[in-house]
Amino acid sequence: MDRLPTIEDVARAAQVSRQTVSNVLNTPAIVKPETRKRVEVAIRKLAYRPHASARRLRMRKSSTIAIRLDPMTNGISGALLDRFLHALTEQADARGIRILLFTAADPAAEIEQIRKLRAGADVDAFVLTATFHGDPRTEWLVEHDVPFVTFGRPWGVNDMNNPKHLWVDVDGFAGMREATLHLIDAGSSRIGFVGWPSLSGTGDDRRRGWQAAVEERLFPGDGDLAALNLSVEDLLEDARDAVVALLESDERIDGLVCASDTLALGAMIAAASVGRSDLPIIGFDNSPVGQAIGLSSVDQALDEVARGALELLLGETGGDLVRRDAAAAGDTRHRLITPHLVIRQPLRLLAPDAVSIPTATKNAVGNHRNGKESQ
Amino acid sequence: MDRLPTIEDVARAAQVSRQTVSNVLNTPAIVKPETRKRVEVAIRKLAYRPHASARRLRMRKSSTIAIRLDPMTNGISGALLDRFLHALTEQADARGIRILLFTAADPAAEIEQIRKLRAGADVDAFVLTATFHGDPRTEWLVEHDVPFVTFGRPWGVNDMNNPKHLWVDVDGFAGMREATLHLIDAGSSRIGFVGWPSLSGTGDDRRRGWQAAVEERLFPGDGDLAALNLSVEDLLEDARDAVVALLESDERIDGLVCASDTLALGAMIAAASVGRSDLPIIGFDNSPVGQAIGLSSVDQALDEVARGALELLLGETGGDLVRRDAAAAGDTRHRLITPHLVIRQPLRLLAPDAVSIPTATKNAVGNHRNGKESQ
DNA sequence: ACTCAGGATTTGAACGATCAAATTTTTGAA
DNA sequence: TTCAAAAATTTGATCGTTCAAATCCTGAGT
Repeated sequence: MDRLPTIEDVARAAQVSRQTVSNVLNTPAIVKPETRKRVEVAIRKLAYRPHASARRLRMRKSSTIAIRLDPMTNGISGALLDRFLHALTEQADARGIRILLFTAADPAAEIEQIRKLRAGADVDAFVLTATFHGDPRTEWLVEHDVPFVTFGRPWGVNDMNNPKHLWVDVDGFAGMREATLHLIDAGSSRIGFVGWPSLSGTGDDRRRGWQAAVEERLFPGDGDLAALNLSVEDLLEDARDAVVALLESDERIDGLVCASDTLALGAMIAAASVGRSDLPIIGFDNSPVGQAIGLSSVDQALDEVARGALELLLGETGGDLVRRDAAAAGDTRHRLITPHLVIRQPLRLLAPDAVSIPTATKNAVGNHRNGKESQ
Repeated sequence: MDRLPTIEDVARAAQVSRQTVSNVLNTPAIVKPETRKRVEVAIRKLAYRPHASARRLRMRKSSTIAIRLDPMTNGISGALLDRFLHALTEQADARGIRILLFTAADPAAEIEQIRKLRAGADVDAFVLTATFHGDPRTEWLVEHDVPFVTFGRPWGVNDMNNPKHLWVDVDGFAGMREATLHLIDAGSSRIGFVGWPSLSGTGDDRRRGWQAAVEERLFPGDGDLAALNLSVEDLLEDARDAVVALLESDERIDGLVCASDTLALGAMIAAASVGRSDLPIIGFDNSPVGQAIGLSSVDQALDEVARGALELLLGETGGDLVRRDAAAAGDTRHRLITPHLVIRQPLRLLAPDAVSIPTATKNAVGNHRNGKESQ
């Protein structure tokens, strides 16, 4: 046999009709156990699997979700999408859903790609990442009634309550607050925050988490919060320079929390270069680089994000049916995932007054492969 | 109209038959220009796109290539697959091919996944990454006559000439040799190599590149090569410790080339910690982290790798037909891509005897966004 | 005017599955 | 034993496209 076996081949082999074979596969309950057995044997013997395209054509759904592969590798946290993709693919596989990739240089191109994929009935739904304020993509999708979910909440006030806009996001506020509280519990009493210019909703959210923890436990004086609050682009150098300046201007600082691992790494370098290698620093993203270098960080729990996204799109039960009407999608239209703090023993970039690393220090260095989570 | 337009709708709108519309799309040459115009207008007006599943069913091919998303984020170079995936998706899109993802914990599970995808006629061909010696996957694929291409050459001698095994790889030898020659041209005369234990073909290949350059230009003495040749796991810490030891035991070392950016970063830290921040170091992979930190590195030219992979699978012309018989796939069964050295101004981890970074140094720090390639 | 080649277009069948309805078999109670 | 209801199975139609063959034009040659 030079072609793949069809349902007809199985039917012949099991002495039943097409439909019975189909039933064994889709609604086994309604077929007599005896015949079912026979069919199952035939299926195994022929190594039969239903032809995906044929099934999709008949069912009028593709059981495929598309996601855009971000063109920019966001510096150090670049692997974020990578890990999310992995989690998404795994979760989707468990539900019999496939993940399809596409690329686009800008939002307009992405919309065009979505239109094409959609018109070709290639995919049922889309997962969008890196949403931003006034995102034209979500607008278009809602307008054209295309099922989608975003990783990242809509920051516009209007969109927030649009029942057609499903979203999953990580609770940056909670994550940063936990990180800050951890430092306070460990003895820090003057903690700085390194974040981004307040254009991004994500950055502001994380900043507020730091601020909340500081206010509820450290009772900062007038102007303290402003003095401890840095805003720089997500670049290693910028963070390093800003943190060097901060540490030199304020000797009492005994802890730093950062809006990203990139910033945190910059901060580590800065701390080391002003002789403060001991300064506790916590980042955000739990990036591979952070892991390699022993950086404590807030982990985004991407598998939970992925699961949440699929649940919103497909329903809790995991059926392979995409629900068009948001009303059927369960109670909520969104998920806010609480991230978890991962504490690590930092790898000292260098001991300030030792030319080589003393054995004692060396042994104290934690292995990045068993960073344990707090709480 | 609540359903997507079909070819029949277009036919009606253009006053022609199904088949004529089909011809306009697939073999426009055989349809009279006048009618063609009319059909094209109708297509545009209805925003029609052929139903992908229907077409695939009829054509008996899926125009889809699957690739496994690697479960392990390989430390710092993790984004490698990420970038390859992006390049692959872009190249595939240009040829009307879709990229499908799947995951698997181990080779056996991967084979099972491939079997399923294949049996469901879901995909036409596979791209394999991270091949290794005696890889059971390639064996299985060859055995079952499934079209595939590997990113990574087959290291077994037998497989090397198997005409069914198409592969693309990066010429690690050439890359490492170029990096070493670059250091020599810049004045280095005693260059160490930091690589992996010689189990991996890839690592050995890169090591030989260093060795070749050193032998042809620096005429090393007896035992020199062995003394300058480090082998450690691909871990920051291991690399750091090994390099610290090397630098302390041999003061004359004035350059390092490394088999990965992870190792190179470890080496940078080591160099800084023994007061040799100035030591020129070149890595391999051109990872985002390396970019952020100003690490010179050998770039794998992943878009060329992706293009090569698709060319081998689909033929140069870019038609959307997967050729089963390797004989038709052109002259060669493989591509060896020459990587390019990217030189950057390193970000000083810290100036050994300055507690803060002097302005002069600061200005000399290169911006990672415009690293320029050599040659 | 008539034929014939050739191009242009249309029609019927198929791809492999599921749905809806029809048919056959089994069950259970009168 | 009989018959209706329920369960199990089968048959015909359909999803939207392309292939293969049939049909319809068009214009040149006699």
